[in-house]
Amino acid sequence: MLVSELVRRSAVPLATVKYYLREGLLHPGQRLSARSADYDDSHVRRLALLRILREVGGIPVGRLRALVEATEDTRLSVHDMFARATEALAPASRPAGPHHDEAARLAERLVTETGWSDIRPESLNRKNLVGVIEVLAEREAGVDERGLTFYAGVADRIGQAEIASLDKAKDRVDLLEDMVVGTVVYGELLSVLRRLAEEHHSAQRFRDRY
Amino acid sequence: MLVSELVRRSAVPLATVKYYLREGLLHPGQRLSARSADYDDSHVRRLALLRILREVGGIPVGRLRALVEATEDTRLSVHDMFARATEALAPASRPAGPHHDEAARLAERLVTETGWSDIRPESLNRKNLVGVIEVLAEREAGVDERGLTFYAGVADRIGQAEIASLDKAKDRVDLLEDMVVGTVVYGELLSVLRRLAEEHHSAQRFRDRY
DNA sequence: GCAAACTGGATAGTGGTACTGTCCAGCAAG
DNA sequence: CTTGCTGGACAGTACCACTATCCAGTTTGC
Repeated sequence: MLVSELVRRSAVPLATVKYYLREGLLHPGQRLSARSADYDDSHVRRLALLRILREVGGIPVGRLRALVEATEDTRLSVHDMFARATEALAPASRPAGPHHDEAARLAERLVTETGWSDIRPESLNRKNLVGVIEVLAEREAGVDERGLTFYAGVADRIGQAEIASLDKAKDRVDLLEDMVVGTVVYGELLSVLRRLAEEHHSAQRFRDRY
Repeated sequence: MLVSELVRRSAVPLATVKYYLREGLLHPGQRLSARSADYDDSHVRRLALLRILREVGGIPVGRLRALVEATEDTRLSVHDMFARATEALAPASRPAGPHHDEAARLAERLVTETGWSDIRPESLNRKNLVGVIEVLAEREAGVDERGLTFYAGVADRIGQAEIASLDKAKDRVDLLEDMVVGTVVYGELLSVLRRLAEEHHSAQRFRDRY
């Protein structure tokens, strides 16, 4: 199909398609001549994916490129590919502050206790964990370790269920796509549901208080 | 204290403090003369809060203002104040698409089933729930209702624990601050932990696959 | 056979957000 | 009485994600 068709089927504006092409988020189509190229279903699907990641996940274009590169590097094993993808979905880590060492110790202990033996030492998510715990440490001198354990337990159950739901039989690109969409849209689902739960329970608890 | 002192204690640049003052995120200090004003601890604390919400939560300045207004409207009951705060923390809702009605039905059923009787009908979070379910419906014709129920159950437990941990005895401003910081930083903690769990379990499951 | 529509590609412009910097006149302290 | 700092107004910057325009060269419909 030509661009016009791609634009029609994906409902993404031409200018945006061109932008994504320029940014390497979309392969150039198969050249038909100097002035036209052939795009296929993979482009339509990719575009749908990119729009979800941008609109629901708010993932910046630069990180989408990292994601695309992870998909395309066929030398990577599936779990290396996943690891790269998670990094791309995670926000940039914050600079270390005064409570860094304490936070790093707590994070380390939490990861070990929860049994997460397969997290790479250099994982960005690990750094981000330290960062968040640092913020907590700055506010409430003496971080509630039982609280951390509670969250880690819940997160573990969620992550396990999500990975288990991935269909092993698919090819690597489909697998990665399912994983990425899952992380992003179920992540958003979870936070919306969490806010709803907070709204409900705060009403229950504080209804009688002026 | 004078601005210079406020800047020193909060480590927020003067230009930014002035900007927040202009935007109504910070009250003007008590006037001492035409050219000086007195700021206090409440300004330092507010600044720390604003920085956390911006840097950890990425909440835009406009929504921070809505949050501040909720704190300051003393006519509001505590739970109305909370409801307003949650709205400010939630992202803007997406426009309705073709699967809107189906999604709305699913959302409605999910909220009822989970027992969230105290969610206001006009709650923004409710609209956002419909939006996320719509995205799911667009991708996978036939949304997995058991999956939704699983997430709602988990979210309910988290929300309940979070609200329960709020100390009823505090005054309304402190209460709101705890709630807001909790929502934002524990929200971030949860997503970091969830990504870590995914990283671990994906390694477990896909280690052997090239 | 030829004008209108469309193509890929290059490049410039837009709108939004969150600051950041500069300038000013007026106090206040040393 | 000068040096430094103040609140206030306002202009400027940096980044991001598009969006628009222009171009020269096809391709298509008549």
